[in-house]
Amino acid sequence: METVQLGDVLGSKRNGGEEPEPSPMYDIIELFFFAYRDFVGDADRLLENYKFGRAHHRVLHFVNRQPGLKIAEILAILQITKQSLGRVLRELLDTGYIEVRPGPVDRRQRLLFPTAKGRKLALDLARLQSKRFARVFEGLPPGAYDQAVRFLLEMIDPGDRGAIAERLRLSSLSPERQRA
Amino acid sequence: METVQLGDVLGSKRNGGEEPEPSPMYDIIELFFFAYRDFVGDADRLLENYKFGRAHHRVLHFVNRQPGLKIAEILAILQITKQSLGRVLRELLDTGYIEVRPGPVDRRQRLLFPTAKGRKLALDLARLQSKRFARVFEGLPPGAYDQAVRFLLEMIDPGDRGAIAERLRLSSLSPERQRA
DNA sequence: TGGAATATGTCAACAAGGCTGTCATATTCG
DNA sequence: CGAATATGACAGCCTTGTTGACATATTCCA
Repeated sequence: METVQLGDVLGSKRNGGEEPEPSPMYDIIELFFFAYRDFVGDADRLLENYKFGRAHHRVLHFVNRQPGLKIAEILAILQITKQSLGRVLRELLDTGYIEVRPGPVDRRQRLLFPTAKGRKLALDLARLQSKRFARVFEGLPPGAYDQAVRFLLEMIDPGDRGAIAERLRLSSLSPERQRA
Repeated sequence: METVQLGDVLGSKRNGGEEPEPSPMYDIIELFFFAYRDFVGDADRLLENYKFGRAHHRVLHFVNRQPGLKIAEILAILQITKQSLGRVLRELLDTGYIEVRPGPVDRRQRLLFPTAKGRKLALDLARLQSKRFARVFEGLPPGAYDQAVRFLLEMIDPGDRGAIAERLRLSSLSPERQRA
């Protein structure tokens, strides 16, 4: 007669000797959804005053972080098409938050720089989001920040993880070295 | 003479005896962005096969998690308008992933239930996202899961946090009790 | 030097998923 | 019975993503 195993829940079929499907991790799935929603909500509210959206924020953020970014580079970071970028970038250029200079070596390239105005807005946005994180880690034990960084890094697709860790100079936190 | 303090970087102005602005936490800001992008990317790819988008996913997910959810309740959870919900809900109804029954006590209400087909798709999606989390915590020390849950919970606006923790029966993980 | 490749811009059309505003219907409540 | 409530539906708009096609300037290579 069939015995139902302890881990065999949620309709996971008996699959010939393989491991039973573990139950979905509903808790952390939903927490991640709500946490991200509130995280971006902070910036959204500030951006309303400027009639900018999230797309503008993302472009301004990365240009501010890496002045001189090339079009191709920001397209790769944001994983959007040049047409999508074009619209928001034009608005950021027209309103004077970002400016363009031709590449010094390859003049086909257009390098993106934040203006003073752009740097200020980017900083205001980053500070706002930092406030949430600061409040979060005040409410958590010491070490929680490093643990969160490692958790988030692990959440990123392995293919992109190296490049992002490098951009952020987080290589010392790579999980291989961390687990020791 | 003025001495520049160690934390006084990034042009934070000296503001008459107040605390200096701490530097923005760029690392974790960007990691959160990339982590969420890859997290939802998993489900996005699966949903393409069904010609559904993220909005359908969210509705199906919460209806599956709380069968009998009322329209007003899912609007509150998702924080969208009934018009926005209407479109995707209609498609989920028409294609037979969700069904509606009148409220047993108040017949104006329409209670939402997943069909068998809906439960299967919701489960497939949740499993896919759980796989990412499972891989993440395999790469991290024991305890990382609980720490991540606490971190994400703290990221949520305090007003919503209680309700969400309760829905997830996470009250035992509330930070007050945790820090002991 | 001239043609191919590259970096970027632009125009058009479309789709998803938000929004507001307005009005209709059924039901419940006082 | 009339007001309040729960919901649906229509219309139109916005942001931000997409594809496809074509233009321009510049660089690279044979």
